Amino acid sequence: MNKLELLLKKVRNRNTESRRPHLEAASNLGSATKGTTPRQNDTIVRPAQSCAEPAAPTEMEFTVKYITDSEEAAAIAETEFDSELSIGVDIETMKMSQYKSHSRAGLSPHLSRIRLLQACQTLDKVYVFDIPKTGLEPLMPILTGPMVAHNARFEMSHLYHSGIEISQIDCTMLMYNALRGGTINLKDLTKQLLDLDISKEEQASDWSLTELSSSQIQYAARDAWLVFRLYPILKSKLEEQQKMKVYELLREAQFPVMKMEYNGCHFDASTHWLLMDRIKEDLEAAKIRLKAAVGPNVSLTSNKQLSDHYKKVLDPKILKKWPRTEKGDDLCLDKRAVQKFTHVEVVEPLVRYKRFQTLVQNFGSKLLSDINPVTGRIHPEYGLGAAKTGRFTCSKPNLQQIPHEKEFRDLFSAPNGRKILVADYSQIELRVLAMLAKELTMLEAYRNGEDLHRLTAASMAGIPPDDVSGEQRRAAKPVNFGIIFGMGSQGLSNHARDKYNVVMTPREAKKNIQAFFEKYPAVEAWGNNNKKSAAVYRFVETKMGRKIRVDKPHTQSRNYPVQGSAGEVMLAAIIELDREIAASGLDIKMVNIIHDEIVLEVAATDAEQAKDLLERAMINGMLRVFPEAHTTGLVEAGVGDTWGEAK
DNA sequence: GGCAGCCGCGCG
DNA sequence: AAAGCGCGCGGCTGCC
Repeated sequence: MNKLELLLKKVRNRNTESRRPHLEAASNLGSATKGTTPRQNDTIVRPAQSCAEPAAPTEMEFTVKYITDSEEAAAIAETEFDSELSIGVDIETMKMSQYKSHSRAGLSPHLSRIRLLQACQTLDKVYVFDIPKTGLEPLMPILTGPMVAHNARFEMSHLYHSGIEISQIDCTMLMYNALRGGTINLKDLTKQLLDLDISKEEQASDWSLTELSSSQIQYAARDAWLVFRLYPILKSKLEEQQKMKVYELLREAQFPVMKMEYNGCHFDASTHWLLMDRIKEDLEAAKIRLKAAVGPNVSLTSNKQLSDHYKKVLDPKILKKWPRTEKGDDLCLDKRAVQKFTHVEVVEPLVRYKRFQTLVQNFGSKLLSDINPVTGRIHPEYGLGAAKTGRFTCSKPNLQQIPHEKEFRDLFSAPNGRKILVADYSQIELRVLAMLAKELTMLEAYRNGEDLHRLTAASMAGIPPDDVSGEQRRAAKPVNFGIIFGMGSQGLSNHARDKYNVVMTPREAKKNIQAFFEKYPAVEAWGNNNKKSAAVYRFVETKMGRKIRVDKPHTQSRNYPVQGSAGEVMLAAIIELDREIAASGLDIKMVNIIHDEIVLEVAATDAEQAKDLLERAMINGMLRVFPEAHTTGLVEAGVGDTWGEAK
């Protein structure tokens, strides 16, 4: 036993006596009763006295120890923390001066420096380390032990940038997500669980000041204290409500997701310029034609003005048939409505104009502005489990909505000497539906590696699967997917036309839905059962036990379990993938996740091995969530120099 | 000038 | 009789 272990043991004994966090805090999370009324003096925050003797911990009362000396930091890190008890951690970052005005300064690790690291393991005391002065090395005893933070991926990424890999850390935001879905900030979580009102005013203050104010230091300390206080409350709720499996998926996914954000996507900016020049020419031409049609006084980007204009000039017979917007009585000018009236001369130019306008607006210079000045790459933010169903979200920019056109996806290319590797799950939602509903005919088809669209087409047409034509198979796709959404006949008819270019009258759609349910009766029974139960309990559950609130029982009770469970498969896949990458020693970086698709950037020489590894990881991800899954034809992978090529 | 709701559209 | 799921984001519009 070395010196450090001895010291830790000593501290541990001391800590176990009387310094356990108290767990009696009032909470309305998961409680059947309404929240209690706020007490009068909850908001009192006493100023910290750095040398006061700790009193019995009460609401938000703790001392703050601010450390600027590296030897003192090392001594504290070694002696004052128990390596077996989770430490509440938080960091404050400062903008690097040369990127001060960049919108991501202070947030992106590449544009920031860690200023403070706060650590709390007893309710009476918080340590605040001034990192530029102490360095991070003295804090290794803290950083190698169990930690918890709010939105811990932030801490993870900045420490990673400083050369410290923290692959496991608890996150109070994700704990909340596993219980209730969505995201929550520390202020709201504190209000919900502790019924305390806190101010986040100092969050955006200048953390690069040589002398930080006592208010800044107090603020920083408080967040670590809160996290330490919230953690045991959330943990017991997760255990009580049996949400650990969902939470563990989220927790384990943090490290791979953080690295994906940190790596970013390579982006071919010069090709982007050429592409946009071309599209802008098309847009200008379309603009001239539309202007000629509607006159110079109508703003082409204003649907309100276009609607008013068309109302004035169009034949009343046409106007009567024209669909209206949801609220208000404007003409609906979405793609479907406009395409219905392309035979009208003044309407026709609108289709092309809208398309080019969208491309320029959403995928033009905006995309260039998202290139990180340090890495030259695009680093979006992913919301882990952030969609209501538990799927990923992606923002700043949203790389999950890049247009399909190859020319756009080709912009996401591999740097020299590297390759892009793409794999997606084939029909994952249909497979998940089959397993959740235990629909034996569907499961049998997947077991035999059969084509489910063909099978559905056969029962729709009342013929043997071998006789199904390409046309008939195409018509079956929207039926299969429509079922997942709980579509009605009108909806299916529209969907078939818009997304698959398939003509299906509502009457035919109705027949097709009936044929589907005759062929796969367990799906119908499962759907009805979900609807009934959701109408009573107002929630549904995914395979791993995520509970999701349902507002519209007919559609959502069918769709949420499917979409949510498929999301869990993706989480399991990236966890497995990260493990296998580490074990293989290959040069593989994850660069994008699009719901059922993973994009990697790999060393060219590793591409073929990486492809096998990726397929294996995705299959194992599926098996972690659905051990009973049939995996024939489950994953389709490809290699190329760009995202567009690899697909 | 900031904010929220609406509309519309890209993706799965 | 009704019943198309989940996102992020941009421009417009009306309101404070």
